Amino acid sequence: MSTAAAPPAGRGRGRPARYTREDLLELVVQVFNERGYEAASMEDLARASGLTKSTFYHHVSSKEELLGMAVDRALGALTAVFDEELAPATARPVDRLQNALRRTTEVLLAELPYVTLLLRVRGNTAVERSALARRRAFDDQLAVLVRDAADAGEIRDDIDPRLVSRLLFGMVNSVTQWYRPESRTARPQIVRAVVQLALTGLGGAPAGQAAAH
Amino acid sequence: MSTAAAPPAGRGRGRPARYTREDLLELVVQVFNERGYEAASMEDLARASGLTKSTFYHHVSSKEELLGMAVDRALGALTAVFDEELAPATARPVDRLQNALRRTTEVLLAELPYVTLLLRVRGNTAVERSALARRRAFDDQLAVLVRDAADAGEIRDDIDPRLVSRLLFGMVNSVTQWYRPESRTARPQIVRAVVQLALTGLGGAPAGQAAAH
DNA sequence: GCACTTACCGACCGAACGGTCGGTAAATTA
DNA sequence: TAATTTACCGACCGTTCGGTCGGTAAGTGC
Repeated sequence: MSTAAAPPAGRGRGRPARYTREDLLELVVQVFNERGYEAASMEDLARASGLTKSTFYHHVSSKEELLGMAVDRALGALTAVFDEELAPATARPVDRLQNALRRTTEVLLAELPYVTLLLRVRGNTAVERSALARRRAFDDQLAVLVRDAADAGEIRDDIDPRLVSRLLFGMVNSVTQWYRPESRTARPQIVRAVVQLALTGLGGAPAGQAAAH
Repeated sequence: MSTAAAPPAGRGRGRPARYTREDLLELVVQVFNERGYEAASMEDLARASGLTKSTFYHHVSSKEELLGMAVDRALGALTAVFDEELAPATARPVDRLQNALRRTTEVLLAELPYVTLLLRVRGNTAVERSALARRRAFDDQLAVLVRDAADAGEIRDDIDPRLVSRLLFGMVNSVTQWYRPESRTARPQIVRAVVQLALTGLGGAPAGQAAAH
């Protein structure tokens, strides 16, 4: 998927481009995550692409556009989790919640740099505020899953569902802060750990039984 | 040069200061967290204090120094968790781990702005890299607690202890991303939720039983 | 060949950055 | 009162920022 020096896909007239926009975005997001969005200068981004700043501007229109493209990709991948079946209404709420935990973790790992950048957005510009709003809507959808499972008596009800949602998906999101693709920790192992810790915590599961207390 | 550098707390001569350094730091850290450290200009920080930029520089020496003071405070409060007894060696490892979860969450809430800033440090400067190193050492101490509990057979052993540590304390740290002091969610409620979710997950505890699987 | 399109670059711009400096006003001590 | 110390400020400095511009080289289609 992530080939560094891809052949320039030679259609079109004029001189062939060194990178596609997607390749460029991947390089750029990496620099954003290493240095931080604000701290990364357009000079840094251009140099990471092997271009001069002015040539770089020939391919992209602004720094903020790059941020927008990156967070759009992250948000698109995340919200797609809800567009999937996600076990529509047939499954028990607790199963839908478990699926959401698993799928969001998988998406986070698959789109790691983009999700990482999204989770660091502060809200200084219009693009960032829009991303924050979309992210909040996504979080709200997740919270509904938790509340449904609590209302159905399928998970513990002694903690505010909103609080449960924030903590569990906060745990999921925290993966961006340490996971590196070249790490030895395999992705399925991480996904399994997240789901198991979320369901049964440190104690582990005795069997498939969700106590309603 | 005649006197020995009038101590800041020591009521010197001259015009009385509007703020103590601690007050100033609190305001500054708030702006750092709102705008992001890199995006916050010294002009912003000064204005938040009701001072001009040049006057502001009369009280602090540099932007980086402010960051250093803030992360020092966060790291000091966090590492103090280990300097406390933390149920020294008398308690079972799982109890020490539970205490660490509870205490780190409490410290995070008590020193919220400083810990928030610490958790966002990237490593662009010497001060930031030093903070990252100290934070890593702290995380390593937490990981040891998890490993000890796993070795003692007091928590599940089907997940890599290091992974468990990252996920659980990632959950703790995620509180910085949504908690606001004026929120209606009381701090003890959050602390309890963190500990309970960590111990027993969504299923909840039937009784005092730490299954060894 | 030529026209056209595109990739590329050096030089540059105004604005904002972190930080400095010379000087003034106010409070304290003597 | 005078001396001293500190808080405070307007003006400024060198650098870097995001972004622009005019022009050139290299491919493609005719």
